[in-house]
Amino acid sequence: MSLSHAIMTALMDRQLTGYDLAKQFDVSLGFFWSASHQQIYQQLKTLTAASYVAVTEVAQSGKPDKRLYELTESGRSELIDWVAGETKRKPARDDLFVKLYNMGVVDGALLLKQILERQTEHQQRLALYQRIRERGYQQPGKLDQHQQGRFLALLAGIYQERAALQWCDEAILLMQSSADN
Amino acid sequence: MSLSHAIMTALMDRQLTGYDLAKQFDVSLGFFWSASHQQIYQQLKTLTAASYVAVTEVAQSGKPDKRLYELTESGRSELIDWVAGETKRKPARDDLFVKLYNMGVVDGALLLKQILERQTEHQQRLALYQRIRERGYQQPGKLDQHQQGRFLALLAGIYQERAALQWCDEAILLMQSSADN
DNA sequence: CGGTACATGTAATCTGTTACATGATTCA
DNA sequence: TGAATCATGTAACAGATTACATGTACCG
Repeated sequence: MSLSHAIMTALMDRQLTGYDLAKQFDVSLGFFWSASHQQIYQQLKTLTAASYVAVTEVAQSGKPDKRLYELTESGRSELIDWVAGETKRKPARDDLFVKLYNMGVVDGALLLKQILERQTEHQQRLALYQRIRERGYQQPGKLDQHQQGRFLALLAGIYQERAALQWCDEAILLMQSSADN
Repeated sequence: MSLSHAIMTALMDRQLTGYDLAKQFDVSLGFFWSASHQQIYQQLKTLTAASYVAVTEVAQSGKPDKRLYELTESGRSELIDWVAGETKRKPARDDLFVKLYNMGVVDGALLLKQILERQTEHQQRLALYQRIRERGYQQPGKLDQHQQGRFLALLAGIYQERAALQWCDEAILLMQSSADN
């Protein structure tokens, strides 16, 4: 039940509609936990049934009516228990690494191409993270605790992307040098 | 259908039983894609039905009979198509980062404790990867293509763990310094 | 006598993805 | 007129986790 906790986390700050959540919950939380709108609407139903969230229907003119969700007291305490509980680390499960095991059977150029694509993605993502950092998170020592948490998540993203880019560089170098032979 | 491709990848090299696969497919592939024995047996059934793998029942004395799986020609070509196809990157989905967003609401010490536990896990994992590297993958330029792929996967693991450890250091520093105030 | 290794499964449930479905308003 | 934004859903299927279930042989 972890998407539900991500949703509840987003609802800690403010009330949101399913639509808002679907567009990445919150600009930054979405980087670490995304989900499709279908899944979010289903979870919201489950969470409502469990009374962890409450809905208010809001009629709008010119736009479709919407359902605003907010965290209940029991949702809040459930969330706090979850945060306090153990965190299991699960394997990353990246197709690309599985594909690498097939090098030698499959044309190396095919994999090189995919690594080059990956490299571009990581560069873009890193640039985005760094823009966010510059805008709101200089001087991490002066942030309040709530913002510090967000900063640390962002920092983890930055380190991950940097590591991925380093790896891409090395992989490309090695693959190109052996293709030359 | 990606666990099935991981299974097929392991079967590229040699025939295996479900039991073998369950204990990490192959010492190293398991680091990047693990699965429980239940899931593996189910997938093997599906793969057999699709004729991507073939079974041979092997009677054993003293041990339970076993079923040896091997990749068929059509499985092999399916796998090759998959490798050549696009690789989508999916969000990492790590609970810990979602939990960080609740800093300030939840006692910071709780999260610090979890980060310290993570740090130990990453240290152990990194040490393991480095042992593997020293044993079989010095001089990456001299490896054949097949082994180069494995080396690159391992290297990705090493970079990931290093990045995670760097992050842990920074996070611990920041959290301890603000707890002191 | 108890634990570990070997060996294979079913069933229930939960999570996630893909496809399908609708409908108004605003902007170019 | 057509695309984008706002807004919410159902249904089918695929993938993953947890619980339940069985049985031998070997080592200490």
